[in-house]
Order: sequence, then C-alpha cells, then structure tokens
Amino acid sequence: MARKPADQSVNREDILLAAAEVLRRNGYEATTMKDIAAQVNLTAASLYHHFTNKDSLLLAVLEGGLEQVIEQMEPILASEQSCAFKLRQMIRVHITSLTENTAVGAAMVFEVRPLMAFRPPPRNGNQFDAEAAEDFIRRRDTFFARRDYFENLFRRVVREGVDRGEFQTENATILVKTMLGAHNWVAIWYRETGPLTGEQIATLIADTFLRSLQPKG
Amino acid sequence: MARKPADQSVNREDILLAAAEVLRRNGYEATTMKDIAAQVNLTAASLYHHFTNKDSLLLAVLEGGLEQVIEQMEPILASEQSCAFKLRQMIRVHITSLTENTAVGAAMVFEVRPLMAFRPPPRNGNQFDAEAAEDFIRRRDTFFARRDYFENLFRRVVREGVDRGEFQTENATILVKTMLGAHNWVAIWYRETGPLTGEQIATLIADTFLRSLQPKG
DNA sequence: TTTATAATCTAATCTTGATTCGATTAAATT
DNA sequence: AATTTAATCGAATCAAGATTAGATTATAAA
Repeated sequence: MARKPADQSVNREDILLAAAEVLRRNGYEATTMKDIAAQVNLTAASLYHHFTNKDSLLLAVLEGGLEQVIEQMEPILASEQSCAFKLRQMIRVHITSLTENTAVGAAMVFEVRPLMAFRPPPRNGNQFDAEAAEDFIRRRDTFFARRDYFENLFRRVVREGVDRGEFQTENATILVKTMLGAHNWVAIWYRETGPLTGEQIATLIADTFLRSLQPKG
Repeated sequence: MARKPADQSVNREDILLAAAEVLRRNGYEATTMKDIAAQVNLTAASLYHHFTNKDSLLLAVLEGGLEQVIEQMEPILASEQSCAFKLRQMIRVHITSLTENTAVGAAMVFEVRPLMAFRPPPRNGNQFDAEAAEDFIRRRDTFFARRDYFENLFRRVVREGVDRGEFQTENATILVKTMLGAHNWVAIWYRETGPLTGEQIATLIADTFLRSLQPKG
C-alpha cells in the first residue's frame, strides 16, 4: 500500500539541510520558500508536499539540530568518568557539532526568536485552522522544553562536579549560561577557512572553562 | 534660518529607542515601519522624514548602541590599573550596558546579520540610486570596523596582561571571542524580573574569566 | 498491467509592507 | 505679519511572497 519514495526524489532531510543553508545566509524572515526550494531544485509549491508551512519547516530544522546534539550528549553524561572529563567531552561535542554544520548551528542561535514570535498565519477565508496552530504551538513548546533539558545536562555535570569537590563555582546556572553563550557564539564567527579547526577551538574553550572551575585557583 | 525642532515633536533618538524595542520583539525583517511608527505615535510615512529607509534606521540603532559602549570602554583602557582590574571593569561595563538596555543589546546580537544581507533596494523605475546604496554600504562597513575595534579593545588588555605576567592564556583571540559570546548571550537570556541584577551577573562572569586567566591556576 | 499514492509543477490568490507623493499644520526667523 | 522649513499625515503605488488549487507524472505494490 505505502510506497517507498523514489531514490532521486527530494526527501525531508534534503530540504532541512538546504533550508539551514539558506537560513544562514538570509535569516528566517528574509528567506523565501522559493529560496529554499531553489536550493533543492524544486518549486516553492512543492515544499508544501513535505511541510505544512514555513514555520513548521523552520521548526523541523531546529528540532533536528537540537536532537542530534542531545543524542551525543547523553552517553557522555551517563559515563563513569570524572566530571572534568565529562564536561570537556560535552563542550567538545557541542562545539564541533556547531562547526561541522555551521548552517544548522547558526540557525539554532538566530532562528529561535522567529519561532517565538509566532503570529497566527493569515486566515483562509474564515476557516479556523486553530487546530493546526495549536499543534504548532505544542510542538514549539516541546522544542523549548528540549532546549531547557539540554542546558540542564550541562548544569548537572557542573553541579555534580561541585558536589564531588572537583569543581568550584559560585553559581552553576550562570556559569552554564556563560559557557553556552561562548559555544553558540562560535557558530557565528567560525569560518571553515579560518586558522583553527572546530576541534582546536573546542579544546581552547574547554581549557578556559575548566581552568576556571578548578578549585584552589 | 534653521529651525529648532519643537519640543513635543518626535526626534531621532525617540525613534531609535522605539525601534530597538520593537526589534527585540519581532526581529528586523518581521518588524514593519508601521510597528516602529506606532511605538512613537506616528505613521509609517513620517519615519521617512527622519530616516531615509528601513535599513538606515536599523543601522542607526546599532551604531548608537556600539558607540555608547565604546565610549565607556576607552577610559578604562587608558587608566593606570592592573590588567585584571581593567578587564574586570570592561566586562562589567559591557554586560551592564546590555542589561540596562536589553532592547539595543539584543539588537546588537541579532540584527547584525540583516545588515550584512543587504540587498539593493527595489529600483524606482530605472533611476540608479546607486549613490545612496554606496553610502549605506560605506556606513555599514564603518560599523563593522568599529565592531572589530571594540573586540580589539578586549584583546589588547588580555595581551597586555599576558605580557605583564598577570594573565595566562593560550590564545587571546579565541579567549576574547569566548568572552564576548558569553556577554552577548546575556542580552538574550537576561530578564529584568530575574533573580540577579546586571551588576551581579557581570561580577559572576568576570570572576569566571579572571579565575581562568590567573596564572599558576 | 492496473491502481493508488507520492512528488512535482504552473498558475492563481490574496495580503502585507516598504516607499513615494502631495497636501497640511506648526513653529521659528525675519 | 510674512516666510521658510520641520513634522506629519492619508492615500496611492508597486512588488514580493506565502499559500492554495488543479493538473500531471512517476513509481511501487497488487
């Protein structure tokens, strides 16, 4: 009954990648469906076969990016290592995932706000597509919750480190926000043609924060 | 000959403040001239009396924000203090200026890209307003240059600190980007209703980086 | 082969929004 | 008072862009 999609046809993933690419260049609002479509040799109309609308496409890009990082984070958290080691790994994973796919990385930083400023889409006639809108809101809130969860992973290791006497910090919440800000910023200034690889940058940044966390500084 | 503007009339500054406010809510592309105008009880058309166009209005917001911080930064740089002290002051000034005017602060982070993606405005007929466009580009490039200069101020203190043996760091460039990322991120998550004041946040973040910079950590 | 469904396309539709034009009002200077 | 320039406004222009509607084509499954 169900048909396997043809190999040469464009799939969701292709579109998401392409969208991220265009998004980086133009930002959400300035990006047209046509722009995204062009990137995968489709027409704007065709995109609506894969995604219900522009907002939902954006959301999918962000969801994908976030889940991909979270997936890599969890095993590190669960491992039986020192907190210093774990935190170092987490920083590395976060930063390299941003530098390896700068498009998605930048989207994670820049395109979250358009998501928040959700304006109910233009009414078609008078038909309340309120259900669709609510669906979207729900999905979006889930995304934000996942984001909090992600931040929380960092906070957890930091606190664990403090409890174990491995780390010293006055305010773990702020420390984590400080770290995440630094990481996210990488997505903005990093250039593949720059002098340092993502790995190297990750190492430098990890050193910076771990040095700060070491007690008896 | 020239007329002093009437007291009750709206001036450039009012508009810039209002614009920043709206910008924070909606982001540049999603912000309409009407939105900005409404914030100061004007019509969209009236804004064109004060600014040549939307791009130029955005640029003015950013220029204002940047210069205001730079102004406060320079005397610190010039003072005869330890680098640790100077850096601490600079961090404080940067962060508090972001938290005291979060609207402009957020604009400095989010609205720079729309500036880069400058697309020559729709041609009026065929009349090359190329001069205006070039003017804009020039002004924009100046802004970017000032931004580099700003970043450079931090780099300078850090390097000076290293030279004097006050600081230890492997890569001052990356360290500064790390710091600035952390600072800028504050503009995004900070809420006036939150548990910490801008000052307190600034202190915590300064502590974090200075601890990391202290040699023989 | 048929058939159902996926993937696309072209051609509307319909709105929104930047910008321009031509008044109009108000205040400062002379 | 007369004149000039600043500030504003309402209405018109003009283009762009999201989304829909109605085909059309391709391909997997039966």
